[in-house]
Amino acid sequence: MNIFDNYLLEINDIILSNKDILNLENLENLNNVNLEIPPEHFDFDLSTNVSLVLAKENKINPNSLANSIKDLLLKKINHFEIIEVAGPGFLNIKLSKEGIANNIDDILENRDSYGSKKSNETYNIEFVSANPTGPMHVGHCRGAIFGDVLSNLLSFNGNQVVKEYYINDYGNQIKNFVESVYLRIREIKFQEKFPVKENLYPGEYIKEIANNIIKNNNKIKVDNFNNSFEELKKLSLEGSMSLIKNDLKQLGITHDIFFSETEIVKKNLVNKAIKKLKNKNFVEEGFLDPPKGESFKNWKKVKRLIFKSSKFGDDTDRALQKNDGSWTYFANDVAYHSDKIDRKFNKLINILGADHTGYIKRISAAVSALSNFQVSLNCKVCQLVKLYKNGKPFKMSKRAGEFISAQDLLNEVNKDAIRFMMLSRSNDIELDFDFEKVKEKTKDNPVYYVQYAYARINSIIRIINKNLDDKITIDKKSFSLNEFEEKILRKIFEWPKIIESASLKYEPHKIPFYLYELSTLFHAYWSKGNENNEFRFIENGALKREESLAFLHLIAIVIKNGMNILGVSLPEKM
RNA sequence: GCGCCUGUAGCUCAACUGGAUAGAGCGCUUGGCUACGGACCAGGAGGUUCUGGGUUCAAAUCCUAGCAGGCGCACCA
Repeated sequence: MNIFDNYLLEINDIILSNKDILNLENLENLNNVNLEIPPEHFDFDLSTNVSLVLAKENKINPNSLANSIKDLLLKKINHFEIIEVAGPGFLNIKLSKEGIANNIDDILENRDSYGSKKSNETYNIEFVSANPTGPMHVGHCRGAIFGDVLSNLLSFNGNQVVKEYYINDYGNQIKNFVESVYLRIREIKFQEKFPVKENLYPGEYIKEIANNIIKNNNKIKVDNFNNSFEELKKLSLEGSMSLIKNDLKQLGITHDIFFSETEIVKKNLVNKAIKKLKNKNFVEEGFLDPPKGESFKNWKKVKRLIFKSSKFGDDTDRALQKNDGSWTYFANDVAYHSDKIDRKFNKLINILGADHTGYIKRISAAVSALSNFQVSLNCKVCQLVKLYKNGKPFKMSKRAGEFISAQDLLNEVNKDAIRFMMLSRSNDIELDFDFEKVKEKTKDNPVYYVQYAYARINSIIRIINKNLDDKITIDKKSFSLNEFEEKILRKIFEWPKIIESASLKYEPHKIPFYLYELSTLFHAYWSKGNENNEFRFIENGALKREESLAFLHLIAIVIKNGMNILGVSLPEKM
């Protein structure tokens, strides 16, 4: 259900079947034709560039073509009442009363699915994937919320979406992490001082994990690190993952699958994946050049397995083995993505932090190579979150053990405000996040502004003893709209467009912007009622006009659909 | 040195992915409430869309050469 798609289809059909009358020979660019909302000052419902597009390739004057098309459309589409040719050849269209009524009915009929566009892809979205060496920090929250909302958005359109978390529970960092827990346990048990050592994790949460391990495993031995490593690793990872999962839960985020890197190694998936690439001649033994830029003291020229990612647009080929012959992180990740491909997703999406930008080309290359370009991997990068408190910058430093955790944030700000705020910027730009501002309950804080609009609608519905779940229809003959309602209705017709472009480019930030604008129109309408009785919805506890009930429903439907996708709650009273 | 991202009003950002007179919020400024919920609204001022060149009916958007800022450039994860 999409007002634009429906009418555009009709327009295209009419053009096609009347190409002779219109003197058109070339119609190849018909799919470049679009139907949109015209700029506000034109006061029209729809606008199309059809004559501009077709005039060009047929080398005729766009204005005269526009006039011919105008006559044709007025004759053939009875929902189109007035059409005006404007500017270089745009067609601005006003819908008839019947046309408007039909579209309103469609929305009231479709409700929860209004705005969705049927699509049937299978998506795998990997997001968060924070290292399991400690709780989430604020930077992770952005990617976490982005991934969650993108998943909601794609599900809203009917796609199959699997949300996945890749646990990097392998390698040196985990060893250091487990050792840190080990030493904290010894500290607690034997009052040994926790050493100051470069690679250890000094954070307070390590003590928490250590304490929990002691509490639940009174037989655990900590005499020798190597001997107790495996058991301690398991327990420590459980400890840190439960911290992370708890953070995610409080942010309203769930994953369908937690995929362990250790499992990949254990199941020998790396060998399998590398063999696949070898068979295609994309892997060979060889030498890499030393890295440019900084100098690396540990770099050695050693013969090793190399993935020829430069054949797929990467800047250089990439190592699959370390000096000692063991697999690199990248090799494990190739295996992981090979597994995703085997699980038959046709679209893969990874949500990454800005510090992983340099990794995109090589992993995309791997997916292209493994799938013969059949599966697309799209990496969305979330730029940094810059924290402020009362205008003063807040610094994070995980190494020093003094980072602002997701928990710190959640202690001060509620989930709804965090989610809305984190999405109120395009993922491509840095986000300034001020603790104090997000706590404000004013229009400076857009989430309350939108919620407030919804609460106001509910207060009317309460007064007249109705329910937003009630099925309603409008009287197509008698209904009429005032200027405010016309404006709001056009905004509501725009909703499917927002969803379409947000899901096409994976840009969920369009939704908060849109909801804010819709709320603005509603608040303006409401305030007019305070000035002028004529514009009030109710009088003496009863509805003044039947159509205003439909109106309140329309707005509520769109706000609700939008906030559901954002995962932000909508209180009926505030 | 190389790659990715960004550059739009004093500040923070939009702009339906090539459309018409580039829009919001904050800030500044002038007004409006004892309420259908003021957690709100209306008006005003504010622009060489970083710079130069190109593509076309049409460029903030595409191409190209620069400039400025951010992130990254491993056999770490």
